[in-house]
Amino acid sequence: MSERGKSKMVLTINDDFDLEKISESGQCFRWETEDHHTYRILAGENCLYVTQLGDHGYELDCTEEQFHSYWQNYLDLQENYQGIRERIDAMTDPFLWAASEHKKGIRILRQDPWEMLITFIISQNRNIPAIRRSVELLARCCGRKMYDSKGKEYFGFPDPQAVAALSEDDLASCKLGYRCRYVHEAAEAVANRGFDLASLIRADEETTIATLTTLPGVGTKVASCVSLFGLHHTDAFPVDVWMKRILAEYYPNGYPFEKYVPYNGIYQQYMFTFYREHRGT
DNA sequence: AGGCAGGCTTTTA
DNA sequence: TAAAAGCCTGCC
Repeated sequence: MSERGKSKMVLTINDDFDLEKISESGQCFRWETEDHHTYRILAGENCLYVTQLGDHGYELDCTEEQFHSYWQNYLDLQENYQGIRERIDAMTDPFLWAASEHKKGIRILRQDPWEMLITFIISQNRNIPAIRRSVELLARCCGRKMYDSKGKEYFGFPDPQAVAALSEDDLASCKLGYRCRYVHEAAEAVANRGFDLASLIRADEETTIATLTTLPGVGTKVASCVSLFGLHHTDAFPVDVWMKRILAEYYPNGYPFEKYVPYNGIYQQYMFTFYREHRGT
């Protein structure tokens, strides 16, 4: 996928799939668009252009082989999101139902756990434009320079060794502020101390959060985001200031977590993005 | 023990 | 100037 190619393929997606909603859901920070019609997606060291052709048709600038070996999984196209939505009962849970109707099309991308760990450490106390900027600066600082199918350059997300090798000044230049130390320590742990992110893919949720929060700068919220977006634990349930408001406002007697196993994280995405669009900044 | 105030870099609105 | 998909430290 690194070489310049002119491969294109057309794909039909009949399940829930909305590029704009996914892009704006706050789980990915390296999607770019100018017209909400064509998106350039960066993931790890890979790049994909996706263009919406019609209601269900999409053009992708990759080969069938690349699609089946990487992008199909990244976009979580094997999962049936319509079926997951239909488990929500409009009568007993009108807020979640409304959220899922408005945000139909969101999917939980299968992103790289290392990339999510660094991205969500960076995310704390920052808004989305600032997160995007710092991630891009980090990639430019120590990621590999690549060229997409249009000949336009991009920088792959750096591996743990590359980040661990950065000086304090290099990290500071990425505008990470007090998070510099957290990013450095996480890179050291993964690159040089055997911190095994991949083993967490099959770990239970309690173990996952407990293990991730041993890293400095990783609290329950950031760990939950890594679990949901990087390890694809669809029951991980990140609770930030917005989710706290939702829980207080719509679920004063408690949230029915058990009822929604194993899709709590997916439902959280519907509620979070819905509430922010209608009530937030 | 567990809860809470204050500080932290920088950007954004 | 406050708020931003928070976390850590110190204090009670």
